[in-house]
Amino acid sequence: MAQKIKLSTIAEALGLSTATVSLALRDSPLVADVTRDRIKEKAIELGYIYNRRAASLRTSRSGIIGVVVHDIMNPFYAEILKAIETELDRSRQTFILSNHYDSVDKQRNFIETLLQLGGDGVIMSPAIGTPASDIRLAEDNGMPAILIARSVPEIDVPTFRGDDAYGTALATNHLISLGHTRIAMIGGTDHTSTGRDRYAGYANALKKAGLEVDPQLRIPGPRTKQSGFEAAVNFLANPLKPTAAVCWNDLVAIGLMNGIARAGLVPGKDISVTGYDDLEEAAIATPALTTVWNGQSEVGRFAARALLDKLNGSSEADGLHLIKPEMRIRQSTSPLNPGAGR
Amino acid sequence: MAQKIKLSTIAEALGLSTATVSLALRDSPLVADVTRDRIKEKAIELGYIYNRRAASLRTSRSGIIGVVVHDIMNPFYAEILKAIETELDRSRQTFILSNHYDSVDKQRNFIETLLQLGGDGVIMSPAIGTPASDIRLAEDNGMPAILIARSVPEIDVPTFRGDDAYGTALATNHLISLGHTRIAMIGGTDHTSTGRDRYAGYANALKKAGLEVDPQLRIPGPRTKQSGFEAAVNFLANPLKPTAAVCWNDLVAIGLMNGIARAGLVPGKDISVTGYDDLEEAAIATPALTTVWNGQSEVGRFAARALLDKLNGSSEADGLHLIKPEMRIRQSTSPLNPGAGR
DNA sequence: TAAACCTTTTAGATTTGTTTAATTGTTTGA
DNA sequence: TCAAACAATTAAACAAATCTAAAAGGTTTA
Repeated sequence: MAQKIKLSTIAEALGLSTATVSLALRDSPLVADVTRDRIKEKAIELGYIYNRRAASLRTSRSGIIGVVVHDIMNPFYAEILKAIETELDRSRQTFILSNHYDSVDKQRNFIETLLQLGGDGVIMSPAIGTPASDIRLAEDNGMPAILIARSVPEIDVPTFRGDDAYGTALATNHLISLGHTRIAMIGGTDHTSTGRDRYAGYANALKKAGLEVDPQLRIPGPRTKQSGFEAAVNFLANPLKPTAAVCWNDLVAIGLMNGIARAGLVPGKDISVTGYDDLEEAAIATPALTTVWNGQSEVGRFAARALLDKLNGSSEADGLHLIKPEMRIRQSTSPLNPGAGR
Repeated sequence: MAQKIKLSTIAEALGLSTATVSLALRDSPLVADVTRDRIKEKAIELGYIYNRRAASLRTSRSGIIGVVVHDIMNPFYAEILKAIETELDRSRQTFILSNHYDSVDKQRNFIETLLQLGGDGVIMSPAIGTPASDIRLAEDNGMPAILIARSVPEIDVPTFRGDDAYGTALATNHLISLGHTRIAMIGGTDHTSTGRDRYAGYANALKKAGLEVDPQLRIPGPRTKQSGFEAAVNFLANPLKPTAAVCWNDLVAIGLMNGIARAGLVPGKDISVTGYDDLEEAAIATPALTTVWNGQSEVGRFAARALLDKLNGSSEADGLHLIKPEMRIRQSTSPLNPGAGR
């Protein structure tokens, strides 16, 4: 590399001061039009690269926004991220992405790094067990936080997620209306608000329909295809012989369907399966997956907007904002056929 | 936020100079042990946050590494990213991630942003049509670049990718050895080195086996499940009645198998299908997908190491490094059954 | 006792861009 | 005609750290 080109390089080349050059490049009305044009031309000619670190030292706006989620590989988060990216691209913010894999330490580490870099704000899907203090760490140091997908107790920052209890109730009612009575729930845990809400929605729907809620019908576990695939064995061996499954998400559902198919049964006919999220691939799975749309794109878009609003000092959107899920009925669910049991 | 805590805040509180505090926090041997301990204690007590922008202004190392790929949602890249992340986590680098969706403009934009932030280096899977000048922009401004998955003409920076010609030849030979003679190739384009290499590997394997290479057996297209799913229609309607398909990657293969199943045929029996990449889900697809392992984790790990080496001024690894793919045989391919045609 | 020699600490320059108050020259209004 | 207003530019302070050369303080040696 030849020589670092900086403001003063341009200033010297034109016989001006760095102040003028700085103002000109930022289109300040204080600089005469002719001068500004000369400066911009020279900047391009010399291949000038704006030094954001130096600038942000003075302005205390870095143009960096952090985003942490459990796992960006998970298509659920990927869809949210895409929405955030689309929204943020319009403002001139760069965004830094990280996984926390539900490690509170890794998450705090990210928050600290972001603070060191002077991050303007952070959007996070908090790791299981996130203490309120970690969110306050960000907020207290002037870096506003927005939560997505999960809440944190005692924390009242803007939070966007789907209405989970309502969503699983939708799925459960759909299966009940098809005549199913022994309905299992596959995947998820009780350690998150989401987990408790989804189970509550499922259990309440059963109760309202006068059906028994049997804890044996619950198979908790990770939220991956692999886990759904492995759950198939337990599911099929269950003494209560369930005929339908409400799955934690589409990944678990697709895994479960693969496992059912591997065992020689036909998912969607012998066993009805519902997913959750309505990922792109739900529609092209075999059979096409009946699922609950969870508003990922809305969550991402609203979260990004709420943050940008906060940075611009305008409106506040503190507290919880629930997005109403919607049912997407496809071929993985069908009426209970009393004869075709197993 | 109360009051920004900086080095001088700590220095004043202890009656020391900022120089001493700075040295102490970085564990310099120049500072007495007692002093260092007092300083570190005070720093924690006051909730001091290290300001990397100020520091990097002086040191010209920001601790930021950029990574741009086509699409982080794509599991192929996701696996590479995971390997990069694992490797980079050990050194204290933060990494900034971006998609370019094969837009050269978006990619250049990212490079420029990274330069503004003082990025230490960049790992990229270059967008289709990336001009050499964009790589040089980074290199000329002191930001070393590493290429993964694809090469850029005229550019000799360290480049890591699978040996694509060899890989598709493996898959094609596997199908030939099962007795297939009408083998289609699904997905991909001619606009990338990867595309040309994969087609060459497939075509050469056919030629060596004395089989004809019929351009009608090639169905190019995007590299997604959706695209594979849609290609099934064309594939099944092909007048040459192919009995097997070499797919661009696992996503296309799984999509194609879904499409075949939807049409009432049995993938893996009626039609043999091979994937490429050996993603996690290849093993749990139905039927389990025969595929070519493409060394994503190696690519990611090597790329990250090469960059860290370059930053530490040690060894150079310029030029192309090919990783040898390996065959993973599962249930989606089977011997040609002359009777069971369609 | 002074010189030499450590060890520890610090003053002050430096990094690059932003911002404010001041400067210089020009125009306008009374 | 002259003070006031205005436009364009700039000097200098500033942001928060790092770095270098030198000072300060203490101990050992001659």
